[in-house]
Amino acid sequence: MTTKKASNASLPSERRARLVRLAGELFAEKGFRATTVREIADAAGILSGSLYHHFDSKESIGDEILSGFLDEVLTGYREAAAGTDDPRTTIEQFVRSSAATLARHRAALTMLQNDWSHFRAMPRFDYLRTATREIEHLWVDQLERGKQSGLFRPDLDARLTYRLLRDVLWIPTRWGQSSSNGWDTDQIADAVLRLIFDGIVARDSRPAGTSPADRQGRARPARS
Amino acid sequence: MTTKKASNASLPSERRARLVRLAGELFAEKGFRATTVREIADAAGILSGSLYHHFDSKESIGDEILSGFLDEVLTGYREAAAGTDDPRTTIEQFVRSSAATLARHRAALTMLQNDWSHFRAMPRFDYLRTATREIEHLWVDQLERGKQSGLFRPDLDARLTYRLLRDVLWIPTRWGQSSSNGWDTDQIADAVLRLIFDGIVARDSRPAGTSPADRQGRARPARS
Amino acid sequence: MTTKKASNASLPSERRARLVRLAGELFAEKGFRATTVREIADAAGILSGSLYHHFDSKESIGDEILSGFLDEVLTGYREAAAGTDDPRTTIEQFVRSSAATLARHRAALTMLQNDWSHFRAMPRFDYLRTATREIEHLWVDQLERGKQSGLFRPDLDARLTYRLLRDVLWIPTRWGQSSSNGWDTDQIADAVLRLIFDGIVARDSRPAGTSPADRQGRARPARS
Amino acid sequence: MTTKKASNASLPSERRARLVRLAGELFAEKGFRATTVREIADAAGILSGSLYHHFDSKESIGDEILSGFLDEVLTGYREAAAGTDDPRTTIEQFVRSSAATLARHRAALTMLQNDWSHFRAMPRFDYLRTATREIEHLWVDQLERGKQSGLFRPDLDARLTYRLLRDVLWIPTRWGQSSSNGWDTDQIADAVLRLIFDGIVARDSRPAGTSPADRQGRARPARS
DNA sequence: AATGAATGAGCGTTCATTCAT
DNA sequence: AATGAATGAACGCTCATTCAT
Repeated sequence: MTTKKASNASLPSERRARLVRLAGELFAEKGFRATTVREIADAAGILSGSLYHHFDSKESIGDEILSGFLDEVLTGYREAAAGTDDPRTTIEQFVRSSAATLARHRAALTMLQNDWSHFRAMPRFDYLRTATREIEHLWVDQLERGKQSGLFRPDLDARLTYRLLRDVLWIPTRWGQSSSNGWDTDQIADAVLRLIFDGIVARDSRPAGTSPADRQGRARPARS
Repeated sequence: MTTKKASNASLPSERRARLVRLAGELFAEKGFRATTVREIADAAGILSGSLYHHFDSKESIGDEILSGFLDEVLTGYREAAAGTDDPRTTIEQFVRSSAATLARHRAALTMLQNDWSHFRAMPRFDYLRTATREIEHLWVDQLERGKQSGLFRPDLDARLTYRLLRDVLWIPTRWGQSSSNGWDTDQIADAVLRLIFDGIVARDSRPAGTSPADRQGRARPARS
Repeated sequence: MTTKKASNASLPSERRARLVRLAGELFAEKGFRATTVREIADAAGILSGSLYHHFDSKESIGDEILSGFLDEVLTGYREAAAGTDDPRTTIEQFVRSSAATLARHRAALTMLQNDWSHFRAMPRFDYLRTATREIEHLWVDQLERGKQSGLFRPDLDARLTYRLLRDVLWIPTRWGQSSSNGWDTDQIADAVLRLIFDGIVARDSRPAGTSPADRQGRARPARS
Repeated sequence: MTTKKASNASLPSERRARLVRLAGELFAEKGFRATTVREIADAAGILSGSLYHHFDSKESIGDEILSGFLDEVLTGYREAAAGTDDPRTTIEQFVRSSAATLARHRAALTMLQNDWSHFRAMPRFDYLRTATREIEHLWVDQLERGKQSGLFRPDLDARLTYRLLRDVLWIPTRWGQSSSNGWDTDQIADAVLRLIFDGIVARDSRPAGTSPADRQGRARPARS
């Protein structure tokens, strides 16, 4: 992954960083393919040809965004996995780490979902598969250990569950489109955690405070 | 939804139906915008211009796919809501109905997720918003009733939960990309139901057999 | 010109005549190139491919219309020229004959004006030049004779005047587009004759009744 | 006319102006619809796509040509109408002004005649109707005043006459197709004026010098 | 006589990219 | 760093025409 980018990457000249950010916002909204370089240039107030002083192609902007995202996700996950032996704690850390990273990398997520078939066909983006495979392994490992320790239901299909959880995590990030939807990052992480740990069914015997999502009700009591 | 079919849609001459199916497969894989009419024609073994004997535009193929999907989803939901007073049963029906419909309409799902910004801008597709609003209302209604009856956790944010559940349901459908991923429609519905009702945490006090997801372990005991 | 048309012309089977008429109406409105065979077929209530049972090409419909028109015009002019020695009478006959013919052949006129560059390039339509040359010769001949006899102004440029008169004659035909414009064939012929013979300036010394256009004022006294 | 220029029209960078001129020549020859953007590009020695660096559509080239023409015509007519109270002088100015303008805007004329049905259907070109209505009003007004003052024949149908005159004026412009037809702008204006004022009939009682067309027969030495 | 399906060339347009200035 | 002009391939679509049924 750690793709060390082209010659002109050496000077992360603020201008360049701004362009990546601008492009990212557009990619997040409409996807990579559906965003034209002209739209990016328009957003930056320059002509489309001028973009090529900063990047050698539209693809390399995508590359930068995707590799930056995956680097950060993996770093967060590795730390979470190394920090404790308790699967539940680790998974909770996965979720919180993801929620934070995703909020800053909405573009990468949209690209992964919308344009996967596009990137997958290109050798340049082989690292996408490498990285997603490592991520899957980290999750599945925790789920299996949770099953063995009796924490998780023994009938859980670890890979199926991982896929479900990963995508569940991604969901709220996509909602950012309609910016003012009323939920912030923490609320969403809580709701997701509560959902995946305990489901939506009420349960009187649930030990109070064990679930981090208990905060949900307090944080925004007026909602419901 | 008021499915607005193109004039020549009245006679679904098998050839035409085949073209819609073929187009749908491509849309499901790469999205609507990213699929070219030449690709669709190639898949059918004809020239791109020949498509226009059957459809008046690429858009109208998309229209047909999307409206067909939403019609079916809504029909299923309305029946589920009318069939019983028990929110849990209704929601379970929502899930099973969705799983079945989605399996037959993967293209619509991809289009809704990948190309939403494209369709939203077009008056022709106004029904997308109408329909999704009704769907949301049906779900939120059941969730609220479940909360009031004590079935669901009182701290549940019904709209947030609906959004989460809807997208959770959509998740496995998207996996179809790598066709042989080993889970069938029932297994997925079960896993999803179990997840959203009970979460992933083991619980000894859980009454055996109440959850339909109990079948998961039996159906594919060799997996893990 | 008298182009004897293709094999299937042998049976002027009313169906065929109807198609030519229908096509003519469309050509008259929008020109030849701008009218599609599909539009013609639609007007006839059949599919576009079915037209080719009656004509071997769109061009041959145009051919039929144009040659029919020119045949009729030339016949009328030859008769007018042969009927009298008086240039003024002959020219008046040219005008009256043209007005009648043009009213029945609006399509040909539009095609000659709109699509001339299209037909001129095709050997098949060489007769257009032959015919227009003969027509020009007939007019110029009368104008020259009128000059010599002192009837017309001696400073008249016969060819320039012919061109002007020919096109003046064509003008009202083109107005047919907005069908109900309130002037009928006779009125128009009268107005044109009055214009070209006497101009628009009032003249007290003008012998009453010499101009055929005297009828104009009587026919529609309420207009002015 | 409220000329609605495209965004990039603000800088008429010589290249752009050259393209409009080139396109105009083609439109004048074959009409707007019948001219392809590839032909325009070929004439300019560039690729068809490159045109879109300068214009956002073929239509907007047409818009520019048409609105430019109508602006100029109206300006000339308004000046002519404001300059004198004598209808004959005004109409003579109309004719001379038109002849000059038309010579520089042959494309517009061809488009108005060949592609009227095309433009009329488009809201963007609503100004065509507004402008032609004003032009008609300006002419009819002069004709009516000429009738009342006894200058023009009392039986003249002003609207019918206007239509005739307008189209008569347009006629010679269309001949430009075969560029070397031997008459220049002034000759044509004179011939037209002489025709519309006095007709083609010789008349001894005609007051010498009243008609500007008197110059036609002579060598035209005094052309100022 | 007509249909229904298709062809193949060409249309107006878009887009990532290049490059002299 | 950026512009302005251009490229070349591809796009969605149209159209006259063909042909088996």
